[in-house]
Amino acid sequence: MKVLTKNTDYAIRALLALAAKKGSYLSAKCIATQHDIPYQFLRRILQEMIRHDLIVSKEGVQGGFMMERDPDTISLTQLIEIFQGKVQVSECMFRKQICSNRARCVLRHEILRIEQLVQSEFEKVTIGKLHRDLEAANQAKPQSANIEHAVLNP
Amino acid sequence: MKVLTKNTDYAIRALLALAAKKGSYLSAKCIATQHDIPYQFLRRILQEMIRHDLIVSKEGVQGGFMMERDPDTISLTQLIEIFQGKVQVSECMFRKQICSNRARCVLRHEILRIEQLVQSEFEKVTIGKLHRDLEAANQAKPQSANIEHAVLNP
DNA sequence: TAAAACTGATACTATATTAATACCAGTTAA
DNA sequence: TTAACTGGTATTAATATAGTATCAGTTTTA
Repeated sequence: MKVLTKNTDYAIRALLALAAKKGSYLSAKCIATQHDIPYQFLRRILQEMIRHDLIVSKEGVQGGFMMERDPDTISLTQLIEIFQGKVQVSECMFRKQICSNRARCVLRHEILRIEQLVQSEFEKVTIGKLHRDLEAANQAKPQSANIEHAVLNP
Repeated sequence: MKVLTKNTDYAIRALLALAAKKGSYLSAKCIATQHDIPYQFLRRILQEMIRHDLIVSKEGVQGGFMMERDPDTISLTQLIEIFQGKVQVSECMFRKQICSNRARCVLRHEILRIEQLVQSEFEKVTIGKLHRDLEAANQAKPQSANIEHAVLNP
């Protein structure tokens, strides 16, 4: 059971890259190269994020993508919803004709509870938080930090 | 993002049916018909559960499947793991060559935390619990309860 | 003792989702 | 005006999920 698919994964990486260079434009090519993400795949992901107003872009030479929003307003919940659809359990266990009142489905009830718990946890994990954690990790271990730093802030 | 796939879903339904008839054998055909599960698909699921010692079987006429274990010892965590694989987040965000020490991956760290939370919640949801909840629901609403009862205990 | 009702095991097909690629049109800076 | 970009979209490949089919063997029962 995979929690994050590739596109969500790549989206997070790209956003972290943009958060690290906040205020300036980073090209898709640059992000793809630095983070080892398939270029065309990344471009579609970036466009999807533009459609959802997570980032902005500038066309032409010296163009690229930029993060305008406060990174703390971008959560994993949002990203998962965009790239993997709303978290859903399964159809009602006891089929419509038997259990027409879905609320009574016992399993559904249990899972909805867990679902909400997960949602609220993912909600807390924002790009801003991840970015700060990453910075902190880099501070802590300087030598490999340099490598990470070089990659994230090329 | 689907939490439960069909086979996990069907497995749960089958186990609830077996829990309701604990101590006697129920044939795959019977379970399939009553719960609207594709017969051959269900058979594979039942066999998988035998391999994992969740249920036992008896061959031949009057044979079928039976639950020997305490239904409270069968959790959603187990079922999900059997049919959907271990819950895993994604590969390390920052690739092996960059972040050789996986523990330092910030996202991974966050997600592992959530992962454990989810695991422990799913762990609490056992077939025994679902079965009791179902019984209780049937008590509460007798008329549709009859239908459900008829299906679960044909 | 043979037929019917079962499971064991496995090979196969269909469908959906995920992942990745390719291409063309348009924009902008140097 | 050309090179470095994004916008948009069509296409293919790979993988996971869902469902079907078949044959062999076991057990009850008539």
